[in-house]
Amino acid sequence: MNRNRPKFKQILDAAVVVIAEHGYHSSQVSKIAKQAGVADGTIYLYFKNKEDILISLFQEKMGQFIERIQEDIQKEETASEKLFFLIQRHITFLSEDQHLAAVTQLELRQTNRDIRNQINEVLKGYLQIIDEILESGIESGEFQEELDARLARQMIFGTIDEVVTTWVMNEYKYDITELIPKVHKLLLHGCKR
Amino acid sequence: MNRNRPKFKQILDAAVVVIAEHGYHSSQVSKIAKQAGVADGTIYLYFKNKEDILISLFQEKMGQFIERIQEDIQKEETASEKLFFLIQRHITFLSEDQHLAAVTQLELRQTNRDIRNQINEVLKGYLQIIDEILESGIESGEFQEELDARLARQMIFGTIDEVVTTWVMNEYKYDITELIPKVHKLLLHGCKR
Amino acid sequence: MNRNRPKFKQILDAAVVVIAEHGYHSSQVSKIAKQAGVADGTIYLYFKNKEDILISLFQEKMGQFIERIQEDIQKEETASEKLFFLIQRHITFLSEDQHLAAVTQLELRQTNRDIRNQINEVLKGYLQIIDEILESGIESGEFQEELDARLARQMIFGTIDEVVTTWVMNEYKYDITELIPKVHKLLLHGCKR
Amino acid sequence: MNRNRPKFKQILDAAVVVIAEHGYHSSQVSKIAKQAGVADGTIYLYFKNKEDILISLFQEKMGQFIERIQEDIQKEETASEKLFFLIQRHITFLSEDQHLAAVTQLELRQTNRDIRNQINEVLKGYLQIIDEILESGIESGEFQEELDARLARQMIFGTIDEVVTTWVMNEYKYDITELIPKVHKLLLHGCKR
DNA sequence: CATGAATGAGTATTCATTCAT
DNA sequence: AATGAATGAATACTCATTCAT
Repeated sequence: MNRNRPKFKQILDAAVVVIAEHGYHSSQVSKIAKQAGVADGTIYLYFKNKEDILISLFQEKMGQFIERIQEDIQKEETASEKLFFLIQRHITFLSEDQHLAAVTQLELRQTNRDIRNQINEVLKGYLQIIDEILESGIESGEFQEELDARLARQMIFGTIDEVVTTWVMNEYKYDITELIPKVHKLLLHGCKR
Repeated sequence: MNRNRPKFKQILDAAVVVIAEHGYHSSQVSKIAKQAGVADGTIYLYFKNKEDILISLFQEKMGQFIERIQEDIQKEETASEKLFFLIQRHITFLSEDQHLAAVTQLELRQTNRDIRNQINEVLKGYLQIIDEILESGIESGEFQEELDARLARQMIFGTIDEVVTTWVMNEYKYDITELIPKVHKLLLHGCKR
Repeated sequence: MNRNRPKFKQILDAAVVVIAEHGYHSSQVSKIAKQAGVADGTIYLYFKNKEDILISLFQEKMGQFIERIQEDIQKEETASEKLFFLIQRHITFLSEDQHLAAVTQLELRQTNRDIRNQINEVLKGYLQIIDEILESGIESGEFQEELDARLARQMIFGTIDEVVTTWVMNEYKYDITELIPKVHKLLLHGCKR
Repeated sequence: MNRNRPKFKQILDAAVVVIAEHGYHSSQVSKIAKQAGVADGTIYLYFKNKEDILISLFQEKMGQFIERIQEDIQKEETASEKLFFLIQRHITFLSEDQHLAAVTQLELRQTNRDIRNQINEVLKGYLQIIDEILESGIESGEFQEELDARLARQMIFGTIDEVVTTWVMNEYKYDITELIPKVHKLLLHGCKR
């Protein structure tokens, strides 16, 4: 089950395409295998079961995305800039891969609680970044002192998530990256003094 | 398929309990029928198919909830008060029926796009209420003139939804109604001048 | 279960129409009831079960047809005339009611062995008429002395049945009554000296 | 869906046995699978659905039977001999496999029109053979010049079919092969000058 | 006699997973 | 490592029949 062998990524990429195209419930293992160019049984050399494909998919795609943000966000100075950076990266990342966006915003949610719990584990890293932005903002005086960090975090994540989901459900018919400064302004206004 | 006969509501109530308890994918029609105290076949005298139970469930429970808000919110004067009223009703409504909360926040989303689209139709009424609050606030000068109504709406809905979902995923272990004033303050701050 | 009450015939007529139109397997009791203008439950005041509708249908429609032939055929003198009379009546009767023809030739055969056995009981009367024609023909010297009555009977019935079935399967697109003299000539030729 | 793999024939043979024994409507897929010694799901690797089993059954069993007749009948010289050959082969073939006879004469007819139409496609080859016999007989002067080929074909097929069906419905209680010369004589008499 | 709401037994089909090759 | 044929559990839905009114 080595994650570094080429077929591991090959299967995950196939899964994104198939699920985005046919929806989660019509994405049989055999369909993913065919798209990946491997035999059905080969899937099980790399993944414990079908759910594991989904979880690995999220871990792999979002995990590295989160890691890179964590590194790069250090370079931003003010909390406002950090918030802008987060929103920009998040929206830009998904705008560049509409298949992945459809999978994360719509299809991945059609799963049972177990999978969603594991997905939330991955998301924790992302939520921590938000928390760090909020802390730094409160500390520096940019944000309201009495800001409830947990609520503010839910507002930030909930808003960005809703913005992306709406874009996907509207079938990408407008340029979501144009919304980045507006979302930033809106959320910043909600946090700052 | 008369929605006024007692068994219609009886089956919907049973569906809420069963789905909340076992999750959507483990909620067989026969399980719902048993919980409702009717025969399996009786379900199909009131619902076209299993999906129709879910859609009707949302239409019935959320539909009347939205209608009542639409009426009562007129009594509130300022946009700030209207916003508070909306948040309070939304959170209170779901805090009073944890089964229903689990269904709307988690289980109902484990469905295919067709169902989601029908659910979104019901939600449109709710989003309109938010839009009206925003308009009245902008008009009265309470809110920023340059506020992007669509984005602000997504922020408000996205935040409340995320707050409730987080509460459900944490298994109701804190009193969510205590968050009402905080959520109000946060969102108001994001909108006002 | 009185066969003389008007609803008895009303239901049978409805059954012929519904079965001819939708085929046997799509002819639910409720559909027949609706066509007959009675409640589903009313069917069971006149018929033991669904199979009984079919059997009664055949008994009623074919039974009286056979009886009338039995009476009228006496008037014919020679075996050849009798045979002509039989063929003419059989083909004319079904050509006048295409719905009934579709039911007897196609739909009624899509049933299980029990029903077919009961149908065969009704047919025995018909086969007896054939036997009587054959006997009189052999006796009078019109037909071959060594004719195997059972086989000849199967030939006569099998041929007429096949002729009518072919006509129904070709959707009545030619005038079957024109075939009467030809069929008579063919079968007569097979039997006579 | 390869018709040459051994399980294909294995399943068809099992289907003949099960359907002959229990009747078409009591022959569940699982029953056929069990008889064939395969899992239920395996059926669907070889057949599109349950109906496809029936259609394939007829195509396979009757198709090759018809093909062989087509080849061998060339060796017969006179139309009378060809007719004898056809009757002999037809009756002998079904007399040797009573299960198959029950299926073709009784059970296969308990199906809907779609299946019947597909079965008729297979039968067309058989009817062509009859037509060729009739043509050669008319040409050689053995048969009546004015013979209506379509009617004569219906007589020949209808008679043989009725003879076999009667034998099956009488539960094989007499030796049907003894009827071969009699049927031949009867039908020949009907056709010849 | 007549109704029609309620019943509940019965079954074809899918598809994740395995394992002999 | 890779294959893909074989497995078999699991379930929504229909419709003939009943029976309280």
